[in-house]
Amino acid sequence: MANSRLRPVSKLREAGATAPAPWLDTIIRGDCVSRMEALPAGSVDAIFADPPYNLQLGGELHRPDQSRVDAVDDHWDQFESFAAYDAFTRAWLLAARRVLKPNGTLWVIGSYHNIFRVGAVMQDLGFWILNDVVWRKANPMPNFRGRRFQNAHETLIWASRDKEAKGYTFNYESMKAANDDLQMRSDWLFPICSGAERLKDEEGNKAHPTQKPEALLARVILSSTKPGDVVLDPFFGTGTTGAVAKRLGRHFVGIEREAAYIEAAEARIAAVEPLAAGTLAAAPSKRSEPRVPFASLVEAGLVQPGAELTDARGRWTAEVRADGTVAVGGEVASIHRLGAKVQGLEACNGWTFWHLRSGGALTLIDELRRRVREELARAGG
Amino acid sequence: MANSRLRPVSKLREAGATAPAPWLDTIIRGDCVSRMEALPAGSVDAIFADPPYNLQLGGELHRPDQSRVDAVDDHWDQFESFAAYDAFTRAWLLAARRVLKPNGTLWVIGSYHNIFRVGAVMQDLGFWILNDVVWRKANPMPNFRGRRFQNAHETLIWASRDKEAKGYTFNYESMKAANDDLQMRSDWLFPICSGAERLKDEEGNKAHPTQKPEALLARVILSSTKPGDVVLDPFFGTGTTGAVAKRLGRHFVGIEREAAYIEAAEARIAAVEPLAAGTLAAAPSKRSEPRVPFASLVEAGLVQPGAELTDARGRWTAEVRADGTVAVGGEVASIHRLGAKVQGLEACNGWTFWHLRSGGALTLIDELRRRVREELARAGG
DNA sequence: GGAACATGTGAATCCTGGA
DNA sequence: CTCCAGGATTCACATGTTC
Repeated sequence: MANSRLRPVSKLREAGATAPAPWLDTIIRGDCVSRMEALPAGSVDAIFADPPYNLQLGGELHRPDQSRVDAVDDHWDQFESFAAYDAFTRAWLLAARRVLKPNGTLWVIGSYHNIFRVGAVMQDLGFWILNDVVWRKANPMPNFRGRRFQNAHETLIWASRDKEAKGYTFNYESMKAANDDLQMRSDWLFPICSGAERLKDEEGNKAHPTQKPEALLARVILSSTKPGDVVLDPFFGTGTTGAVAKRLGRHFVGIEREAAYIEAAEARIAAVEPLAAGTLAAAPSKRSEPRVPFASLVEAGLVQPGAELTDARGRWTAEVRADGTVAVGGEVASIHRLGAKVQGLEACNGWTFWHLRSGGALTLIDELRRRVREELARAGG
Repeated sequence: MANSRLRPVSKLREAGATAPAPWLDTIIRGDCVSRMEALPAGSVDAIFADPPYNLQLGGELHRPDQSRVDAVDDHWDQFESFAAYDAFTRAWLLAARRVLKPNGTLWVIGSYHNIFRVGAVMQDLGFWILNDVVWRKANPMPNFRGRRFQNAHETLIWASRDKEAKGYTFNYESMKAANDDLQMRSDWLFPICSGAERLKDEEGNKAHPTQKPEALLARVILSSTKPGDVVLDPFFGTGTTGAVAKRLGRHFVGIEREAAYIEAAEARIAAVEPLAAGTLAAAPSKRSEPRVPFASLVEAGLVQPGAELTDARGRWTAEVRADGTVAVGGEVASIHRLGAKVQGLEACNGWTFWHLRSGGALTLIDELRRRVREELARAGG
């Protein structure tokens, strides 16, 4: 069955964990609102949503009750359709918010036809925008009439569930390391999905009108999820989110109404080979390294009580005490507080400020901390 | 008086036309809603609006060197709630719509804090969005805490008064000519306003916290207005819109509440020399080689996660990871850091150090980057 | 005089774990 | 929950100072 065929990353779960939910790594057929409502609350780590862009393009739009909104173009009905689109947006965003973990994040992609309405509703519902991100298309369709600028980008909104949610995943170091050691910006350049990547039906026509490039999804998933996380896509289409999630060692859940899209997505995802687990973990960050109190350096004998610490230029000197505090004049405090104090600053990272004089050379105490951490890693694994 | 001093382009009006309105090329002091309501309906060709962004900043923010970021905490950017901001937005957009000519267009600039709400209200009021345009900042402020993507762009919305308005001005040919004979795209690259262009007060502090670059306004005005047109700015600030409009042979009308901003704007605009009528062509757009993250090579499939990179002599080998970092032994870092590490150097250009082994041959990854750039080159700077 | 170095700054919704 | 404190975090320019 599709379920077992499409569950490639379940082996990533820890031994002894409970059985994975049956909906993991599957495509659920139906309306995304009711289907999300049927999932457990707080059960997914991230959501990527590519909702219908709007009715003005003649695309289909359904109200939450599944009735179809008629295409309209006069003024009153235009308001009607905006209101209907807002109601639809509100309904799926509410359901998405419920199924998201407290520290989960939501991505939505759209164009100027719909993204402003989506963003406003997101804010109204309590989502907290972290970034808006621009997908700059390397090869956008030209504007044929010459009456506007070439529409060369789409907009993504990245948001946490609440303003207060500070524990969301952002793989800052991965993004920075991959970008020539510069912070990843909010404007991303990718080609549109074409060529061999673009799914075709039997007649050679594109299987889905708005298939997104896998590179875009890869950036999204690599930046804001961890291996083994669950990524939900309520507008699954032909399954780009699922294919990329599987390749990157994440679980996926897809919701889609159209049987033809589901069929194409299942075949596509089944053909995806997950990457080896070793190539997947996010780049290490200092934040995730174990805490080492300065006292540990004293206890380990790397720094003797009574030793002198100085800053790089030797402008200030502090004396190390047996309990891991340091002293300047009568002042006794932590390496951080005292570093701030002598410089007249609010804060200071003592690890990267103070040096130990040994012989003629200065050794940054952060280097000594690194050695302690190496010892700890050898001992504890 | 300021009125006559600031009316430099009145000579552009056709011979035999009635006397120019007294508010042309002046700055009107007061609240923009009531002041726009006092202007004749259908009297301006274009509106550029840079409304308060409603930033909702929390506490203070410090750079890694502990210096304090000078935040926009002005009273005019404070709103009670999203509802209050929406009411404000609705009020000024309604007044703007009334004063706009039937074929006039409106530009609004904002960030993710406010632009979604503004765009939704614009659609609700009947404005018809022609494009959203992204101002990519060449030198944006970094994200200092490493918790989000660098916020490197702002968004502009360009809209006609009605869906039915087909006669709006869009200088397609001059935009195309300014862009190496390619259609002007919806993503524009400009530096932020700094250096000599940035207005300072007597003490040398910035005169306005959010002064926009003249190059941005020039692109806006050159693309969507004709010489002699009237450009209204309801949030005039220190008058960038007025200065650029005057220089480009357009009339302006500014509305501003703060006397200090008006004073600075009047002096600034008085010093502007209008360009000769024949020279009002669009400035060429800047182009530069796009930065290609190493991750893009992985995302593009040119380098597979798990692939091995070696230096030219095959002395060291590194494994490519899915997020665009590379690993040697337990060490995970960027191509540059790891290249430096294995050689025992301070720094290393990973692009010209690492090679991909494919078959028996070695390919420098810089060559792969060149291929990606060729693909992306059509995108422009 | 010019190169090298030091300092300042920009629309910013910018930390986290333990007691 | 709050409070407290450890300690992690920046890019492109412009301007000023030193050698």
